[in-house]
Amino acid sequence: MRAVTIHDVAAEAGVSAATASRVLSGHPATSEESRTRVTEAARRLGFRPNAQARSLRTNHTNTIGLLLSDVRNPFFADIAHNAEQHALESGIATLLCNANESTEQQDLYLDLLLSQRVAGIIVAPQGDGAGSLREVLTLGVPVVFVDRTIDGVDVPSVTSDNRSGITAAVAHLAGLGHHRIGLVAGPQETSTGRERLEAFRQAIAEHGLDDDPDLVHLGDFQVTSGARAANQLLDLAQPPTAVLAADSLMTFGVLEVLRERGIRVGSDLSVVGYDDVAAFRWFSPQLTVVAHDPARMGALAVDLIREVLDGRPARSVVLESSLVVRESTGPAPGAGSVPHPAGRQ
Amino acid sequence: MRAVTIHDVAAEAGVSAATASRVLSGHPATSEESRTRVTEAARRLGFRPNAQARSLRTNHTNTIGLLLSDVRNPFFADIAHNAEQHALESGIATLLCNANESTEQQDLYLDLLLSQRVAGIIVAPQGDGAGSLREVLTLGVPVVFVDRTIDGVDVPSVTSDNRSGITAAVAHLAGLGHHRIGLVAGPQETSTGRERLEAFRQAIAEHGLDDDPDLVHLGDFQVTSGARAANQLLDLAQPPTAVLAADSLMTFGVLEVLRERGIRVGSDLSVVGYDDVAAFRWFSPQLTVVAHDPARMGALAVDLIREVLDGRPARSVVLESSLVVRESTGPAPGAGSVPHPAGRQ
DNA sequence: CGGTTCCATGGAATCGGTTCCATGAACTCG
DNA sequence: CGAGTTCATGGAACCGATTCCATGGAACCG
Repeated sequence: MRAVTIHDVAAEAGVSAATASRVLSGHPATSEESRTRVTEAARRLGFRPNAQARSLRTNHTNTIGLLLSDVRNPFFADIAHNAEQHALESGIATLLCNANESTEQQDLYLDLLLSQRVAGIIVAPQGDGAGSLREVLTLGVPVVFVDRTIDGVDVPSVTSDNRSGITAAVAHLAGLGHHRIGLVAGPQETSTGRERLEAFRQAIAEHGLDDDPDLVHLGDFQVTSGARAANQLLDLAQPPTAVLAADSLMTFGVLEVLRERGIRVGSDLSVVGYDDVAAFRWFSPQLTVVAHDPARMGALAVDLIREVLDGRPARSVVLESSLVVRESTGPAPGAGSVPHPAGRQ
Repeated sequence: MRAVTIHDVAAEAGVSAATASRVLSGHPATSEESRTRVTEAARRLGFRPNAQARSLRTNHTNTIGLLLSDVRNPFFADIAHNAEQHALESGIATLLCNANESTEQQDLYLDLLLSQRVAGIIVAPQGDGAGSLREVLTLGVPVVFVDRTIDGVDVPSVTSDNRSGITAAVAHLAGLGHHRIGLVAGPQETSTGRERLEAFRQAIAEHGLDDDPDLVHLGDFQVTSGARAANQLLDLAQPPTAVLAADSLMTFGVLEVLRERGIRVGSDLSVVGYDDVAAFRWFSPQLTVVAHDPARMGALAVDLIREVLDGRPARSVVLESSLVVRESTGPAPGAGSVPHPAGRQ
């Protein structure tokens, strides 16, 4: 079963393949006559240009690679959906690649994307920029970092401001009288993990709160590490009165442990989650979270790729992140009367 | 910046392109000598075969299309992740396509996938099988349906048994003394929506429960339609004592309304959700759900595509679905003492 | 030692588009 | 009316891999 080629269309229209090609790709040097005949013939035969053949000749594809950690994480799912929809608007197809937080699999996928000669790669990078990633950059394939960056690697990126949200969260908790705040930090191999931890440490210092190293646990952005961290925090001789988690999955892990232990969120223990995942809004009590905007990140990443492809100067974007106060944060137990956080000063 | 071609490798190794190609694709007619020289040269130059050129010549690609409704739905995210990982194991790249429950966008994507000459298409189909879908099938591109099917379209598929879960759920609720069970049904344009509704009606009849038409609301598999349905059900003169929703997003919508209205899940109103989404387990009380296995569905869909590609006979798979009883279902209010559902019997 | 077989090899054709270049018809203008 | 210009057109080259086919050297056998 051979597919319809441009030669078939040309024959049907009674013109040469060259003319058929010109008509179908909108080249101006075509007569009204051939335009109608070719268009008609293409429609009749159901002609679909072979993307491989076209790419081979023109040396550019209508495909981009989207290399994320895991689409089962709602944060990345949001990025993926919006990137893909935005790409489709420009007729660009999206190759989905889940690296699963594994540098080996990231390299495997980068190789595959290079073989596919994708027009650009959007990646939430893993590791230190060694391996295939360095090679991709020297090859000149347009790359845009999304969510994360890598130190010393100069690539346009779309990230969230990882500091402001954490700073606001600590200020909010300090205002509620909390002195011992636990942090379930992200892996220090990622820029987001590092920046959020650093912002936390700085905010703790600024507010003069306990900076007990036992209050900080390094997780891996997965549910189980959040649960493990929560257990360790709660088992401390002096447990924290508030907990902050550095991504949505670890937040889920924390909440799971609190439920198992019968600890009431918001009153017994204040919790600040990360990412304004829809599921958090259905949680009871509704979660106070650090919110950012994965949907815009996905769309913007595609924009940046297209700008680089068009030869426009590369730019990076840092999106706002902010604290959304809901019901999971309350006054520190035993802290006495504290002014309402939303009250004056 | 020109990429390394097989001619560069051949020159570096001091052989012809033909020999280089044979070595690199494992053709037996090669000498030990050229094998080492070519392999070495390819490694030195960082040669990556151009997938376009290869596909053009061999007339088959290492790419499949994955055409789903929306990866932000955790059910589809699970399918997407597992399909993609399973495809990667065979060196197959996955094009992600979200149709957003729109037949037009599905057609748009099918056209794009045909242009890309994908080796196969995994699709959770929309609509009645008219439009591009019919054309794709006549063209002979391997297609596998996942999750949903289309009546009268004979295509291998991986689906869940939509009846058994619903049947078990109604039996469970009937055993708890519920007589008025509300259903938030899925759209009747989808096979899953139809089958789940039909199974519900049949189970209601078998158990002799109220089959008041007001107890069934048609939703669209989105959160807001679940919320709308819940409001309408609760506003009935005689509201149901239990509610069953036909997918996870509509389940979320129902839960949202119950929280707003201060209705306690499990005691005031029993709720059975659909899909064993992780978020349901972190919900309090833990949700009783109809569970099936999107992860296996994704992996199996890729297997079926590969079997068709290998010329093996097309087969379809129906996966089990089952009721997982947790805490969101309890005895019907005012139904008197009822034997515990897990008790002897 | 001559003829046959075996086998690695390179040249060239091929896949399906795009694009350079030469051609010839139509048209313009002095 | 002739020279110059414009413009649509088709032939052919090309992109980078694979593969058919012819070739020649080595091995083998009678």
